[in-house]
Amino acid sequence: MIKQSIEMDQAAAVLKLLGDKTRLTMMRILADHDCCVCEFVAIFDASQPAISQHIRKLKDAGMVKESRRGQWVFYSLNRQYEHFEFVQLLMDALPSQEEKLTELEKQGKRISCE
Amino acid sequence: MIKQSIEMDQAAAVLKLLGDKTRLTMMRILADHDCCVCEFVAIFDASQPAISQHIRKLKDAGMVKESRRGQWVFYSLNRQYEHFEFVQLLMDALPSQEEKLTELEKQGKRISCE
DNA sequence: TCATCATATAATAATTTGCTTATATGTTCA
DNA sequence: TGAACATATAAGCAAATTATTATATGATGA
Repeated sequence: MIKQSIEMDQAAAVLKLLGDKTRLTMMRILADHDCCVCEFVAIFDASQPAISQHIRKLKDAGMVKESRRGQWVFYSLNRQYEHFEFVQLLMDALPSQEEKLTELEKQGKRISCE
Repeated sequence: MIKQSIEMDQAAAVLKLLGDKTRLTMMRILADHDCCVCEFVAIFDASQPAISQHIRKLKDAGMVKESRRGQWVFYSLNRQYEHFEFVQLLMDALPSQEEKLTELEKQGKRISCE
């Protein structure tokens, strides 16, 4: 298994971006499902602009991709991201955030985006 | 292999600390060798207080241990650190910083601490 | 086309970070 | 003991970060 190497400054930049609970959790959720902005807003109980700005940082770095579906904008992991392998390694070390989504569903908020 | 789980907020805190090139490189170096402050100062070409402050953050978090040897203070990874396994995983994904030390040696600066 | 919903962006304010300079602490050795 | 060396700490400042509020953009559907 050849591990693609990452330079220290790039690794530090990745970790800096992920060194925020909201962004880290977003990435962990996206590792399992695409998600739209309004779901993140509900999950994190944060303001819509705050969420939007977190997502933008992830997008600017190339970690996530966006796709509009009608009114909604969905985000997903960008598996072509230069350091995807490194990110993946991290995600694998973190607990699934499945309950966050099931809880949303219980509250009937999941369907707001489907 | 039972992977010890880490909570998201704790993981984010770890990544935040390591999301700095200087601190991340320090940790990667320490993964291979104990190191003293003056060596870090030479390696990073940074001021002594700046280095000292970075180390303190790592120490406050419990990631590194210090041990005084005469005039010098050496630092090493704290393998009892609660999230050592997580840190180790990261370090394994990063390139060795061996050349930083061999370069020091070439400059005759390594011995300043022995 | 207009009202509504979902999202992005801009401006600003509060907080945090990381450096610098100055100084304190602790050790060694003449 | 005092000078020199290694390191830590404190204070102050500039830059970066993150949230808030207000507003713009873009899509939908009556």
